Amino acid sequence: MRPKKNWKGCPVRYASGILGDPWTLVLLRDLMFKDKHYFREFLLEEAPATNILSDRLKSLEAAGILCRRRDPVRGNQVYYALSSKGVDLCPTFLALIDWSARHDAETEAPAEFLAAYRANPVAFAEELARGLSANQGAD
Amino acid sequence: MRPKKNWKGCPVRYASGILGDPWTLVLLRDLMFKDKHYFREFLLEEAPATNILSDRLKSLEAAGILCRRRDPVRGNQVYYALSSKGVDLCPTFLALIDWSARHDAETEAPAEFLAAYRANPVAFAEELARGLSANQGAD
DNA sequence: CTGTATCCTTAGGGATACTG
DNA sequence: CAGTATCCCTAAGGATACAG
Repeated sequence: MRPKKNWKGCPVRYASGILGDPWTLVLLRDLMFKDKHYFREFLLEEAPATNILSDRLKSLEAAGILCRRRDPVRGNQVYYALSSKGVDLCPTFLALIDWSARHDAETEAPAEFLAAYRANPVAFAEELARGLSANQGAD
Repeated sequence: MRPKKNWKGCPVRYASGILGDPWTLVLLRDLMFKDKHYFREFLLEEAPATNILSDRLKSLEAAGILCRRRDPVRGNQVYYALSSKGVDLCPTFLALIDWSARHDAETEAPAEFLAAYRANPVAFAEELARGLSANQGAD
């Protein structure tokens, strides 16, 4: 079937309101691939100012992409993790990474990573998602 | 293989500089799914001001995502089309659309479209890409 | 038709000090 | 540690007029 053109409410509009922001993309990347979960961790590299970080975390939480909860062990720490809606963005980000690796010389992604993804994108995304979902429950 | 974490220069950074902008996403959507190719067409709906449109078109061309050339028939018209690098963004956008359709109630995407995509994402993306590449040569 | 050029205004970002 | 509050400032966007 050929993709349809000109359908009403083409969904990129919704996504553009959320993902159409550089810091948001970087944050999601950190959550998805760099195993970052704490406010201070997001500030380590490629970091926005604290107010900006705070704002983006709120937006992502409001959009249902992020879960925010207190660390049960250390009560004054807050733990951020992708919600299932956020985990569902894995295929999108993997496709984006694949694209970047192919077209941007500066980009460095491990060859095995790319090879495994390209061999079976769907299975690879599902495995990544499984790992992230398991992570949700951890402290 | 489990995806690696913390690799150097995680590629989302490159992409965020280009795609981390709402208007850019909307423009690419128009090129990819709405068959728009002329300046005036991009101004029809969900349109930025002309200077913004001009700026984004230039950025996308500079990034090698867009080809710009004079319409051979009507010389004063300019024809925009995705380059092969732009066409390569198909899998990313399809994944994004799939995600939006699943998580945003406002989003309306034809059921057959989604079903066909989900049945075989890779083949579907390739077919879409073929159609867009064919379009490149047309006037 | 395809853009520039200009003006204006505001939202948003960086830095930093400070609070629960 | 996890933010909020403030200040400052610039970059970016909308509107519109106009040029090639």
